[in-house]
Amino acid sequence: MAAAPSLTERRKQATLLEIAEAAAELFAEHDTKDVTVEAIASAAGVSIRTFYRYFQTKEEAVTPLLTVGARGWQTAIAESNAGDLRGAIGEAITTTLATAGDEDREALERTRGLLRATMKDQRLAAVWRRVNGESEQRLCELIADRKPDADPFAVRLLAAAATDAIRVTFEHWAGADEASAVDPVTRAAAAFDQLSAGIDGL
Amino acid sequence: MAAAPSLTERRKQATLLEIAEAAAELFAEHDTKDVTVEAIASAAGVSIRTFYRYFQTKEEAVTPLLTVGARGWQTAIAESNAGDLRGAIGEAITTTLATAGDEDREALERTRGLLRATMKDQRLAAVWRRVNGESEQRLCELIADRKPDADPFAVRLLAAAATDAIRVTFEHWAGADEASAVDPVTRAAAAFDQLSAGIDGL
DNA sequence: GTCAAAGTGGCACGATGTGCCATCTAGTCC
DNA sequence: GGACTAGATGGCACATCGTGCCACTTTGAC
Repeated sequence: MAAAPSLTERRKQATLLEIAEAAAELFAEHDTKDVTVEAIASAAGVSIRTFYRYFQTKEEAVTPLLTVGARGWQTAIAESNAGDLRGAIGEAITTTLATAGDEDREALERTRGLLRATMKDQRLAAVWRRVNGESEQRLCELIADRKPDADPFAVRLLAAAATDAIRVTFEHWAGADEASAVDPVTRAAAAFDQLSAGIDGL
Repeated sequence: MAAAPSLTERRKQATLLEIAEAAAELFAEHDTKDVTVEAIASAAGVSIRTFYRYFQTKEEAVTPLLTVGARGWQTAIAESNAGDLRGAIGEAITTTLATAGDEDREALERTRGLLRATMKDQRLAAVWRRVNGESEQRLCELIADRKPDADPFAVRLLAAAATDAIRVTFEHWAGADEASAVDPVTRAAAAFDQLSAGIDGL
């Protein structure tokens, strides 16, 4: 665990989250093109100039809310000591999503709302794709660390399979009418099993 | 076949391509943030205002050069009458990429250069992800047309597998030192086989 | 209490993207 | 061939975006 962060550091994190949540709330109601940076900054209680010190564009402001889960399963994979890679990744997906699902219901519903808005709005969709792309990139490095002699192409393919399993599951979950019949956790795990079933040499 | 397009229509297409190629050439030399719309428009011989009638942003200007292949295999899948879906998609990938590879060498190298620039530049990477995302979306619709009763989640998964097989192959091909040892066509086909091996119910 | 380091806000400025209108060309009808 | 309409283009104005610069305030260490 990291040492207790300084007051300044905690305030920065708080400001970051305030901006992110203000942006998410506004984006849930209006299209991104109809929301100015000034409106987001004002809602978050900071100046425009400060907003741009935290995020490069207004769309990026929701990034922290979309990457909360990613951190979890990245460390889970890094720390896992399962022998086979597919097993380790599958396990990481299951445990991470399960614990995330156990958190408070309200946060889960907010995430769902944000994802819905993300699917509708082009600019937000670009952020969603970027987040997933970076996840895939990160996973490539993690796999390469565990299997230094693996075929680089196979590594990319496995990383893509894992990322897509989670991505497609989330997209389907967000688009489902109500509480979907199938549990997202088992669905993501099954999806990864299916996508990675034919990948050999790892 | 469409009727012979009018002179106006042909000129519009020519202008579109001129802008796209001017943008690609400039992006190959400089970072996107160092290339103004004015520079692209000037290089293409049009005004700034006209540029914005063809593309929404300067990054989008390269889209036509990144989607040339996509049209091909979309129609190939739509027209294919192979019984099993995986076979039809695999066949479409092979034939489309093969014919694309037979075209003139210079165009191929230009595409490679554009892809290299695309991997390095954040903004262009976003365009690349958008193009692939739309490909996946389109493929979902094509699959749903052929298998109206299929599980929607499985459809998404299969579409993601096919898109990723091509995407990862292209990214790897662009990043390879020189003429890579493995032919991209066979590699993409093999990648799709591996990713889709475990997808059942289609 | 003093001081360096760092976060914040205001201002200016180039670049972006769009609405509006004037001009010119393509294709049609007489 | 000549006139007319639709559509493409260019120029201008304007709101917004994103950043460099400087002054002010707060934090945390000595």
